[in-house]
Amino acid sequence: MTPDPYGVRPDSAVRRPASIKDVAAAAGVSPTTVSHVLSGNRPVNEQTAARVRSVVNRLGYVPASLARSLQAGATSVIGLLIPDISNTFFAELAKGAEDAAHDLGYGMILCNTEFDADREDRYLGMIRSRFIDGMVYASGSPPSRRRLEALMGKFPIALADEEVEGLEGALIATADHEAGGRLVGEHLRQLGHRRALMLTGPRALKSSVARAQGFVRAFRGEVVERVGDFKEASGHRLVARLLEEGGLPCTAVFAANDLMAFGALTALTEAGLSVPGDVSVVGFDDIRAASLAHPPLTTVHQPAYDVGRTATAQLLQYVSRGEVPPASRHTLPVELKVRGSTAPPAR
Amino acid sequence: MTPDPYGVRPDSAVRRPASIKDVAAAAGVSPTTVSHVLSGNRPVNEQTAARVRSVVNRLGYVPASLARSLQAGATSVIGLLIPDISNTFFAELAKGAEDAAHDLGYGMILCNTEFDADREDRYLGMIRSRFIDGMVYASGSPPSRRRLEALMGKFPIALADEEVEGLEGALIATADHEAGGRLVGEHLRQLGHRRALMLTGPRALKSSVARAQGFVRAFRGEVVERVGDFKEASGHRLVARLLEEGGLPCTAVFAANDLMAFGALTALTEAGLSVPGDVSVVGFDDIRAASLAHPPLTTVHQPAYDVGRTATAQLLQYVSRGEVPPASRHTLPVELKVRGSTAPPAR
DNA sequence: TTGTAAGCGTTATCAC
DNA sequence: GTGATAACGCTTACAA
Repeated sequence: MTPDPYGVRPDSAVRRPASIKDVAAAAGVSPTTVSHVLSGNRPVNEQTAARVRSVVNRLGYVPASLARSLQAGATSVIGLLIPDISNTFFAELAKGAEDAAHDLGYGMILCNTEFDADREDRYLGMIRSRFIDGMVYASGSPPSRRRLEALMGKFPIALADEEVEGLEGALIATADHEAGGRLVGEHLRQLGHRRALMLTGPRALKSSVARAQGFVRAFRGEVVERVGDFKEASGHRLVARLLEEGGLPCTAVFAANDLMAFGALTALTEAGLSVPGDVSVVGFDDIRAASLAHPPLTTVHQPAYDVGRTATAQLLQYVSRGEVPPASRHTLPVELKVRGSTAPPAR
Repeated sequence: MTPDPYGVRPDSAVRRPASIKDVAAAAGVSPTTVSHVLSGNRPVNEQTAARVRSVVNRLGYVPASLARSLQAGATSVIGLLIPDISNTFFAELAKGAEDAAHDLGYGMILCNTEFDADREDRYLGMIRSRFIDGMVYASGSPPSRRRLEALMGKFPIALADEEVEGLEGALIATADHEAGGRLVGEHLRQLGHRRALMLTGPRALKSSVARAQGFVRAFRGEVVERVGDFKEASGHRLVARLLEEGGLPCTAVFAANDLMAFGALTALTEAGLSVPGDVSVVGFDDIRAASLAHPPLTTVHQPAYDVGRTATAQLLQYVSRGEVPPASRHTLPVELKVRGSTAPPAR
């Protein structure tokens, strides 16, 4: 077999995938023309174009997006940084983000941090090394402000779900946590409750504080607060402890998320109390299990999908023009889902 | 201000991020040396190295990973193709995949298809355009064999969770669906059940068929089969129809996934039947809601995380060496979780 | 110990 | 309507 001076063989015996040069050589045109046939960026003689296309098919040529990106100075890929994709809230958020990215022809790298700072650092590094064009940041915990500070304003970042203290000048999409708390307060008040136990999330989270504030404001009754950590176990522990210490000081429990509400529910049931007969319970988030539980949980529906979608769409609006997004806030409405876990207080 | 012949300014007024040339010029060395200082690929004089490092810091230089990838011929990014990230099964699988990718320094693009063929095509295109080094494929529905065929064997792909008919020569990690069905069959038989209703998934899915086969084989009683689609509504519909048509022909229901089991549960409750008093119900998957439901659902725990992790780790083992993975099967063990929805049949 | 130059595979600019 | 050539920003022979 004679050597192949151009490194091009027509059959599939070639290991290296065909490049634009291979196509050009085989079609007897320049790489420039091949490029334009494929991109339509300038008119090409129909005969030439047809010939090029046929070679493209024969060689199975697909442009290397890497080279394209290098030339373009952008990758059409963004990152989504979240703490835990197996948490349904973040999964919904991710779905919204992915949809928005897909709509604009962007890919999305899943940056699951497991609350690990090193891991978060590594992923944020992708933006510095310009492998991604931007980042949707939903850390879900009091975020590492220092790390973000270095990036925001210089790189395209959008905050989703959770604000970052001290980073007011940001693009952010979040649910209306305060209104959610208020809806619960009004609901319980209307049912006739006057004394409630509020299980909050970590104090460092603005969303957590907002939920509690909205609730206290609208409930206008006596509220005992206990600080949890958004995990089922903490809801269980806090309620169980109060029961041991001489009974619940209230007729209703508002947990700042569904997981803690489930923990509370279990603790109450274990103590022989019935829900909502003896105590009403309300959650926040409306995760899938909420409607499936027994009794079905009254809770605040968070538009997780929309939060992800909005943050991403906003981010891309600027990224696609090569701009760093300005400060801008999008507060999304929440909805109270009244189910079986709330009722008027026992007399 | 005098013009800057190298296009380099020490302050942050420069728009364009610093390149390796900028660093080299500012440090008075060649780009080669800068490269080697950073990569450690060849010894560099300590003084020179220190000078380079200081310039790197001052300019905030971060190597463009794009250029690096182009040169290396690989991106250190893979794709994970799934139908629906908001489904907890795939979210868990994604978590496992992400963990495995992260461990080996790979990034992962989330390819959420929503069962949409065009979307799947677009994402598979990333592998042809070599933007990703490989793909973990978990389509969750009878996959588009023709599309995959064109890729498998030529590109690095691993199948997760679901086999693809006709593509036996693949790298695949899957749960032991057949054993899961068997465990349920044995469990119900031991409880004393002799007549069961089996709600299967789509016939085209091998996993679905395997679950049913395992069950029928181990149950050794009378089994009525109805075909569903893995959605809650179909479980509800199938059971409700049988109830209307004159009652259930059985004392136990085995649904091929938890969602359908919940649908069945609801239909039974609506008809005034108690679970497990009148009818036992078993699911498959062990999604989060399973243990939270009332009654807690007896179900088969699928190692979704491990499926994702295993498939990805296997894929990367070959990808990282630039090889296309060989045919190889990894069957992961499942576990029966006996909860409150099963009991001996009423006499 | 260091530098020069040739790639990697595109697209943009400019010229014909 | 088409083509040379120079970028994009890096790594790596090959040379000194």
